[in-house]
Amino acid sequence: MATISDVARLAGLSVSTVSRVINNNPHVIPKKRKLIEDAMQQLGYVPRPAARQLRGSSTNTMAVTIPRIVNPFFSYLVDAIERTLDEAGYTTIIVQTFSRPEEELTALKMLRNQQVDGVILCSIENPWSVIQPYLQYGRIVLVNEYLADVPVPIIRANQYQGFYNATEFLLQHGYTKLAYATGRKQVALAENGVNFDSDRFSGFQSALNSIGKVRFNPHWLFTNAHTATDGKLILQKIIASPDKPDAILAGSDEVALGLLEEAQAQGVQIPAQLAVLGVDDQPSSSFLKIPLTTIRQPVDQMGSAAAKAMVAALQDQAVTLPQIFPLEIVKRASV
Amino acid sequence: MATISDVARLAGLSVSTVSRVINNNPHVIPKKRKLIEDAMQQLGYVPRPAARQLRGSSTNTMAVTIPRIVNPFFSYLVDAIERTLDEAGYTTIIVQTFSRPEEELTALKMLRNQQVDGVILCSIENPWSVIQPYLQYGRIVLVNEYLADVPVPIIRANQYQGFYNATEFLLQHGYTKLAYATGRKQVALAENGVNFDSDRFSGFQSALNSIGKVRFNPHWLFTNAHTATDGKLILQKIIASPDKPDAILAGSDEVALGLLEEAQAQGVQIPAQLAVLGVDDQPSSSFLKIPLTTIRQPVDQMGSAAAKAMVAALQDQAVTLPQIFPLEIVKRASV
DNA sequence: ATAAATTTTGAAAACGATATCAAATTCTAT
DNA sequence: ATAGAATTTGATATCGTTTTCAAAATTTAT
Repeated sequence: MATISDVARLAGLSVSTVSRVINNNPHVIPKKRKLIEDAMQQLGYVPRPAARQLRGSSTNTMAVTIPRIVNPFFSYLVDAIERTLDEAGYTTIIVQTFSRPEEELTALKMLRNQQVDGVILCSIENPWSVIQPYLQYGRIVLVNEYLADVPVPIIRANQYQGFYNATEFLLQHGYTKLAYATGRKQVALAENGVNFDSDRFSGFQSALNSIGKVRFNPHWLFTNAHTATDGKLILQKIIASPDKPDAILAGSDEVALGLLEEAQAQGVQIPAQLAVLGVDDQPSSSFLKIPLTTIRQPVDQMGSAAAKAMVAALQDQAVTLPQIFPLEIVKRASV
Repeated sequence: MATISDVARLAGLSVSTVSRVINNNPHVIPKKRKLIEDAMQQLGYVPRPAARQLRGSSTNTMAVTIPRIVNPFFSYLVDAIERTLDEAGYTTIIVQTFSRPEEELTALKMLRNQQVDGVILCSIENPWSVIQPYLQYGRIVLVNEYLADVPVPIIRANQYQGFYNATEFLLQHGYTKLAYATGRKQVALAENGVNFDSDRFSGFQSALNSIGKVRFNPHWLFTNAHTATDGKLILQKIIASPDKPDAILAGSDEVALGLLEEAQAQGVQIPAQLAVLGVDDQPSSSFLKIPLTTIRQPVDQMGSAAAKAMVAALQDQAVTLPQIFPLEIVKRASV
């Protein structure tokens, strides 16, 4: 492996000058610059990131945390983020947290260790009090989820309004016994402000109270629902219960798919016996046996906005204003 | 940030001894080891990867290259790889290549720069002659795709046999005018042995010749097909052409989905007018309006086997034997 | 008790880059 | 032509580890 000294020797100049060329410092005379560039070319020289990092310069690398890459919502989000960062000259590292706080810390530690210039959190697994201290080491941007009153750029969809509208939509269609599924372990208020899922959940509840004048039946809350298999299990539970809901907000198209499949297997009529509302609008959702009514999230826009906010944050000191995108109901046959 | 010297000072010992504790070298007396561990604890000390890398020790990090993370086949493959590597104590870096050779080189350069201990290639974008030199810097494992006669572990599915069987399956069902779609830019022999897509393609052609005694019509070859939108376009081309195929091997469930959707929009009967065969068996494929007949790939097994082969390669010198998994036809309604 | 062998420890030299600061060179003005 | 200013260059310290290699401490053998 060629090092900076090899280049310096071949070019007949000092490492300082070579370093200047690498970092395009203007104080190098064109003739010598050319000499050095040729030498770098000839040796196939590439600066070693470890050495630069150790010396404390920027890494041009960003970490992005997501719960699971196999969730299409997150794979599309990451894809949008990565494409935008790529244009700005940054490399992206994807960190799957599997919803574990420790794994989120792994990403944050990369910030502290100067392995990355910033981290984009697409889900939040730790209380803000543990995330906050890492702000001194670099930039943090929140996408998709959010916390109130934290001094970082936040890009998100209006989950409250979206779920309020979706609930209103269900109520208007005559459903009153609404079930609710979520990937969360529990639905509760976060330590420092309102978080993602309770945002969805409060939009849901608020519409239920103010429009439907109905109280939510806690037996119809299903947590920890991620996959189609989880959806199937939920449907089985619904069938087995004495007091059955007549509609369900499924939390994702994946879970909705399982619900739909199991409903067919069990002879449950959709939407007559149970209306199903997904979230995400995956490519296949329009072409299912029962085309899925779902809430579309503006994932490309959010991803790209998040990446841009990060790049902006890295360049100047100003914190980008919070950006909030609307959710849209895509009406099909499952409601 | 606490450094190794801070720990040494607090423990009243030298950095050498601290380093020995970090790397659990046996030559440290238990009492002092305890002293140092306490100091590390108290300062929240974590060694800086950049410094260790610079010094040339192993990184416990692996790069995995894939064309696009939004392709479910690859997101599941990466997921399986990452889970297995995680158990073995390795961190995974995902590199999207977008099928660009330069991006694949980015991953290979991480090997040379000692940013990673190995790279797992899930697709091959460069000729072996350019990949080969990087073998001197670390381990390389090939998954999903393969090259003949290269000295690295290869984990793959039997694409030739799978596509031979699938073609036989179509022929047995009475289809003779078979079209073929692929994500590749072209279908051709690779520089150094047979590659992935021509493997699929030769299985296809070989069955066509030996069983069907039919010649493939090159007008029915569709390249560069990745998304559902691409599938829709292909169906439109098929409709517009004078000599229409009666079946198509779609290359992926995503493309098949587009084919199916557009067929419905255009009033083309599936499978009566056109049989559609997907690849991947995505979760939603069984529940489409027209349940998709597809070729299932053992993605979890392959991912996990690849990760294990990499870990083994890193530990001893022996190259894992090539592993080849069978493809399975999942019969549903689109054929 | 002493010498030899063994174990445990520490000082200092890497690793490959960047940044400071002073020296050398070139340019400008008289 | 010469002093002074401005520009370009290079020597060297530094970042935080690991790894020699030799010194110090301990154990074992005589």
